[in-house]
Amino acid sequence: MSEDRRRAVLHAIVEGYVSTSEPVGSKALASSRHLGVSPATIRNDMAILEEEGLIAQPHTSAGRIPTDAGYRSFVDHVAAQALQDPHKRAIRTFLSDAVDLNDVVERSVRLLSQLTRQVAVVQYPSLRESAVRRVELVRIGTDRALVVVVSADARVEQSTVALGMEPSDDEFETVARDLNEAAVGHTPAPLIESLARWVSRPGQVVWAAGVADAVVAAAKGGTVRRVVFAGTSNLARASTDFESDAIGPILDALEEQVVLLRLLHEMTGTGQDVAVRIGAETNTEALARTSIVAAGYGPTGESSSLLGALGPTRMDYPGTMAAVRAVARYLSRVVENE
Amino acid sequence: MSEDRRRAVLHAIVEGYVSTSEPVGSKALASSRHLGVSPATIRNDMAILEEEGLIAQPHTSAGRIPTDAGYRSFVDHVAAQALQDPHKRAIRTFLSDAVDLNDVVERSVRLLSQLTRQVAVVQYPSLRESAVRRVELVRIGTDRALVVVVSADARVEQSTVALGMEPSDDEFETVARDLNEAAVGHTPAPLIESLARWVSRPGQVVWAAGVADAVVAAAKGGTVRRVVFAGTSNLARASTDFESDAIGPILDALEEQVVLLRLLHEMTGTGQDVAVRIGAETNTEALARTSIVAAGYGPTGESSSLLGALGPTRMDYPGTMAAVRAVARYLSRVVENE
DNA sequence: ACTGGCACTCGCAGGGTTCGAGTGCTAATC
DNA sequence: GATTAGCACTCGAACCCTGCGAGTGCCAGT
Repeated sequence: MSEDRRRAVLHAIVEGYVSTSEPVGSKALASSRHLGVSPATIRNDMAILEEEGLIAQPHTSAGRIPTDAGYRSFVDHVAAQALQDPHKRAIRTFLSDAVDLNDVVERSVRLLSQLTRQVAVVQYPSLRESAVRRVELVRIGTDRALVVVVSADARVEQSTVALGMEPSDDEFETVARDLNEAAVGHTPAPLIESLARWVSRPGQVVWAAGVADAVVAAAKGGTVRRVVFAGTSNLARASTDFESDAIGPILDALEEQVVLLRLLHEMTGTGQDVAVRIGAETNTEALARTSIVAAGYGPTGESSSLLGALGPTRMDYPGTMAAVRAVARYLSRVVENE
Repeated sequence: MSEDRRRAVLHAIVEGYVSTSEPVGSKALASSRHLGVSPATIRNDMAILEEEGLIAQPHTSAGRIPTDAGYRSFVDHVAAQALQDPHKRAIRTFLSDAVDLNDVVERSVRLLSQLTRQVAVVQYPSLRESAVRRVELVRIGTDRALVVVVSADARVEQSTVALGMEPSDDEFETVARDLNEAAVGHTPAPLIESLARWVSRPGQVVWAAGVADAVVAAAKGGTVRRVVFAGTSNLARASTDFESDAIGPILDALEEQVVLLRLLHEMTGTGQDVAVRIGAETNTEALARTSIVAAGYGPTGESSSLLGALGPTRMDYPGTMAAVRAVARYLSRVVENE
């Protein structure tokens, strides 16, 4: 049965091309790899693989390189790989002495970019619903206020609201006290009702509505889901994989959080632990020649946020997948305890 | 007096090279520019300029390009330029509807990168000393606590501390209440004393010291001074100015906040409104072929933080300086009111 | 002090050639 | 029928050579 060998040939081509970044020919394959067949046989297989659209040759007198479909087939059939021990240790030491959530995310993204030697991307964790612990109302200037919401799970969200008028200091303090009474101890659902009642109290100040909205928004999950990244210099390092003018758009796409968020969002819920998008599968022009390896993380049961690595389609998929999987797992544990 | 003309020649060379990115020759200079002299005269001037180290020729049969010293002389003698009107409007609209401090900084850095078409860098504003308005102590797990300090100027700082033991809930609440009494209303200087007294009270819990330290640190200016940047794709766009492998180190230096912070720090207090570091003046290997244009901003009187643009030495200095100056000015105004 | 003229230098672009890796095909072999 | 050896063929990369022209430095003249 030549089916199996064809797959072996494909895998050998992928691995060879990934490690040397040069098209691989039948002869080199036959000698360096331990497939026990001659170059001619491999050539026949290659012809079939090419017909199936899994490999291509850049020009007539060159070896073959995998197409996006080729990488896809490779990724789908390769066995999950274990992470190297030193890397495991690196993860533990790196993440263990983080001081707060920001620090955890910051460290994770750097760590992941080092392990994968790609651009690492980490989405801020969305924490579960939790009760409001305290609301702090601070006056800014004369007609604006800062709303700080501290939730029971140790999250702090803040935003400013325009009051639309200039209340007296006494009035301001009273409202702040009342607001706390109405808000503290509630999880978002009852909080909304409780604050609605508070706003419609007889004699309530007109600017209460704005403040209440801000509190609810902050309690609900707060600010927009943000994404941080690191290791962009790895793109420059891999410049042989990109036309010289392809790096700019990639950098733009990274800063343009929106694109990334949409893409990561699309990748959730595929069921597997690690999801991979290859080349054109990203559905993003700027990322047509890049691949993304992503995994969900979060408290046990729900993997509510994503993290991943982005690099040229010519990347070490097994290694990257292992690193992403491992960091996601450790990060889940950290978020769990936080 | 040929002194003046020589300077004019230098400026013409700089401007020509910046706009075309090709070495400029005596002939082109004489015809396109309105210096009323012949190419031969210009050549003589060029010979002198070259002797002074202000210009150089990449190879014998090519025109001249400015050296770092040449750019320096140009920058030092060029008059401040006004910002174009559409740009002025852009600044106003862009910054006016920011919702909080994060948003202001985020918008500023994007704006600046668009205006200058360079990489923009903004340091988070350090606000003035102000009194502690409230300290929130939230328990995390059993043996850690989150410390949130809200200051009178509407800043929120947080950090976590390990308690080293597991106090009872009652004890925890009591300490939290006492801590507030001891801390609220104090600016950093008296705060330190007040908390020291608090820590050494008879019967005080042992973990009070750790908490007090965290509060002081938060009140003092809080977390480390951070730097955000945007527009890195402009580096790729300007790839003609860099050897292909020079972009990686630059990206690294940007992510490596430390380097940037040191550099920006060195640039403060030069007296002028806009400071410029050209090429090797950055004292940073990775940035040897880049220039930085920076300006301080902050509440009136003190310009406590910095922002700037970073790009290839071959950049439009007058335009960049104007944009940096303008954004710094507007941002100062915003921070003032915040 | 400036200018016109002139000989000189040297990088760059274009064209031609060689070299060799890699292929596809066909006929022989297991 | 699958595999292999052999062979003619293709075509890009590298190299060399050459001519062109931009730009220069210098010198004599104004």
